[in-house]
Amino acid sequence: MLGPTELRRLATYSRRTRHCAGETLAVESDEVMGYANVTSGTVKLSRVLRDGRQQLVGLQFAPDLMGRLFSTESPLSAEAATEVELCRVPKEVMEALVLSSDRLKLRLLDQSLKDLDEAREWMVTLGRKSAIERVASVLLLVATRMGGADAQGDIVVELPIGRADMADFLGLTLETVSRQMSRLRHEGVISVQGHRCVVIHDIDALKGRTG
Amino acid sequence: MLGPTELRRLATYSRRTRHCAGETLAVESDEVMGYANVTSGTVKLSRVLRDGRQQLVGLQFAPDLMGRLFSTESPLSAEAATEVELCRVPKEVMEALVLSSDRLKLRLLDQSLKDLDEAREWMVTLGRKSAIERVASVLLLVATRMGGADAQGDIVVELPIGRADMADFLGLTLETVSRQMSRLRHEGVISVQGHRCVVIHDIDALKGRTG
DNA sequence: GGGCGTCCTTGATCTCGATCAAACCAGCCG
DNA sequence: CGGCTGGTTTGATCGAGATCAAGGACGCCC
Repeated sequence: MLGPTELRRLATYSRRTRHCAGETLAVESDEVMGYANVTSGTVKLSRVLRDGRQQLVGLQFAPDLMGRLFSTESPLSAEAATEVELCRVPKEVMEALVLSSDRLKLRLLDQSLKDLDEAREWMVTLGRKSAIERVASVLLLVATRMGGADAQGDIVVELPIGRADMADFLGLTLETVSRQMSRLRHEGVISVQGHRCVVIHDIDALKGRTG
Repeated sequence: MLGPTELRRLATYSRRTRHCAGETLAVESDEVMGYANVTSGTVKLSRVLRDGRQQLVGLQFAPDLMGRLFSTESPLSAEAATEVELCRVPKEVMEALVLSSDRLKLRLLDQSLKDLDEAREWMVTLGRKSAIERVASVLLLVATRMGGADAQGDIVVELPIGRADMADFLGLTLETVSRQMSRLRHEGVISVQGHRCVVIHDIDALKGRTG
């Protein structure tokens, strides 16, 4: 992807860091965060209103690239949802590299376009879908990014976030999320093992439920 | 912004077009649309669910740049909200120019980052705000992009979209939008002249109502 | 393995916004 | 000017999801 010169500079200046679930990664201040590649785990991006209402605005899975060039006007915060491994690059290094590397510019453009598509997709979910459609939508999203098949051919996912975060992602309350999960369970679409682990028995039914 | 070579090529291949309110600009198929600079007027970007539910995912004002590089997975449609003037560039020309021009790459990155910020901002509105906060939020958005001051120092805006579109942008029904507009009117925050024209008397009160 | 804290589920009730229905108004054209 | 039409306002009722309140399950640590 990048040329040898860029790779060398990246290798020189980047640092791998490891963070446990719940740790704040403080993206909003570019100074602290710079840029980071998620190399394993899942990161939650969120915004909060003055009175404390919270909205998750994105989930970043490996190998997504996080961070913003040339300052950001919207104060996002980032938190490790699961145990996370990052490959961090200081802001100045990244900006210098970006200015000198075409590849990197395109990679960054590509990532931001992908994030934009996801954000707009989610706007439809938040603006127009019912509670059960929203819950089906997250499950499908997570299954798409993290799901693996088991012996029966069912899709198994370890949810990176709990019910409260699902609620904040979906614009619902955690009680409503829980109720809709139960509903999908009673319908036989999914089953749940120990709160965090979801087995999807009928992926097409789940897709049908996403609206 | 761009060098003389790029400007010449742009001038050669770009075409100015004019569209009346309601006209479909069909962005979803890159072939047809290519890229376009909005030089005057306002464009609505929307997505619809299979059953017809619709969500506006963005408004593009002059001088925003519209369009996507290297294909898009999410089917957006674009429609002229008001009378619109575009400066269109065919997809292949734009892509070739982008590959050869650093300036243009950065301009494109900048636009997509701006769009991303707006989309995420709007996710908070859709996920966590009450009806009146949402209505106050659009009014503020439109006033910020299009508003002008009158003799009394009030801000006057000609709304680019009607109640139905506001509802689709806000994830509400048009009746609810109308009721909240009336509420802001009775509170003396705004007044309305002939459906489309809004006068904002107390911009701070309006900001306070955005949540 | 048992106890405890946290997260999740389920139930009862309330509320905001949706839905259904009817007037109302602005702009337009004859 | 007056009637028509499409968009808007307002009213009455309904319902999905929020809120309030227990109860239950998981998992962790001793």
